[in-house]
Amino acid sequence: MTRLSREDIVIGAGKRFATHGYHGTSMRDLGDDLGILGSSIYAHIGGKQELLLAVIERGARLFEDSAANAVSSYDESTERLRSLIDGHIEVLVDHEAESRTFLNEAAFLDLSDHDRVTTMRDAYELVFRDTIRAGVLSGAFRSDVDPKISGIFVLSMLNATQRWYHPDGALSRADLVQQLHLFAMSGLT
Amino acid sequence: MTRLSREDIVIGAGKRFATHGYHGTSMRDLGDDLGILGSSIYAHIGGKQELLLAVIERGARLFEDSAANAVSSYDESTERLRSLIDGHIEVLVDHEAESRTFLNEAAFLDLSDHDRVTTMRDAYELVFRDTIRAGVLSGAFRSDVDPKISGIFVLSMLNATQRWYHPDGALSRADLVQQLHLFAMSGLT
DNA sequence: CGGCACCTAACAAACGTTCGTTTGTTAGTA
DNA sequence: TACTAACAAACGAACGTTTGTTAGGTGCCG
Repeated sequence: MTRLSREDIVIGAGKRFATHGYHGTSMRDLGDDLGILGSSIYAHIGGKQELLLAVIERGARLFEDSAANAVSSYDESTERLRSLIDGHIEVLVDHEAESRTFLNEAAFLDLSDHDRVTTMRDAYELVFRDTIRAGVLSGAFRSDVDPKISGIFVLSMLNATQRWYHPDGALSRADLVQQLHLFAMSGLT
Repeated sequence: MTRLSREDIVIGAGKRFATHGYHGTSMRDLGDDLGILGSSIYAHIGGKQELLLAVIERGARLFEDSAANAVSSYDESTERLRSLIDGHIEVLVDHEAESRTFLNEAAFLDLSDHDRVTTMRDAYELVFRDTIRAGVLSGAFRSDVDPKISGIFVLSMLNATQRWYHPDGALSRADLVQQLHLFAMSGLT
């Protein structure tokens, strides 16, 4: 029964947006989840769009940080790719709401915000692509690999994880990462 | 200015649902696209939910038919997988609206319809899994491949295509299929 | 003539949002 | 420790609009 902060609101919104979608969520739904009235949310935030942006920017930053960590921690392409995969899954599993909203609801931002988020997403994908390109140049990966396409393929497998993987199931997170890395590597070497 | 049939309505709805989402589409939006009033749609269909179901069932049937065709046309695992990939991309590209709605909006069906569609989707994924399993048993694929997980990985790459591939771009559909098959095969052999 | 596509008009409910008020909490002062 | 002033969180009612849907009427085509 404690009082809520702006952060509490954004976290609650993320959960709703991730499961019911932006347009499938009303301010009153959100208020119900938080134990307050829908109108009370406006004490914390300017509007529904601002809320969506706040959630998605959180998600974007998580992926951004994960990539920066992989880049600063590993130089060798295979190791860096493994770290990228590991970090991506960590974000997906440990910050399910923000990452799912980032991946699935960004299209509902208004145009200028959508453009900004798309730029952040492109930068993230470029880290994968450049890692693969470096691996090709160093000889760690096959020379006929197309960094752009194979980068998309790897990220496709990673992002789809959100749609089927349940951390409490039989497959541990470490095993999932292992399988992903194995499959990706066999496509690259 | 010709008169519309029920099929025209369903096709129009598919396009809107695919781009704006089910909850992001109003009956009046849909009417605007079709050149009639939102209320006039009710001359063709019982309600919005029925419309969503009609679109998604179309999508489901397209994938179903594609899989049946691959199974009846090829016995050998590698060939059958190639046909499955080819058919999947064909559905995604030639029936963009229905397939995208099927992939992204099924969660907004009411429960019993959602269950039915999920069952159809599971059956489709099982064709991929069984194809891989058969390849493992026949020796066409590596013996340590997990059919379930690698099936999910392959389908992840295929489904994600919808999010980035544009048929009018530099990459031809045949080349895309080629790249997908290549990457999938190297993960399996 | 019958049937079907489409219209106009309207409905109740739900939507995002605003506003003035009440409440709980915090900080400063005596 | 008590009193007070200030602030921010939450309420509750109301707003104008949009929502999905219904009813009854009009005109075209077979």
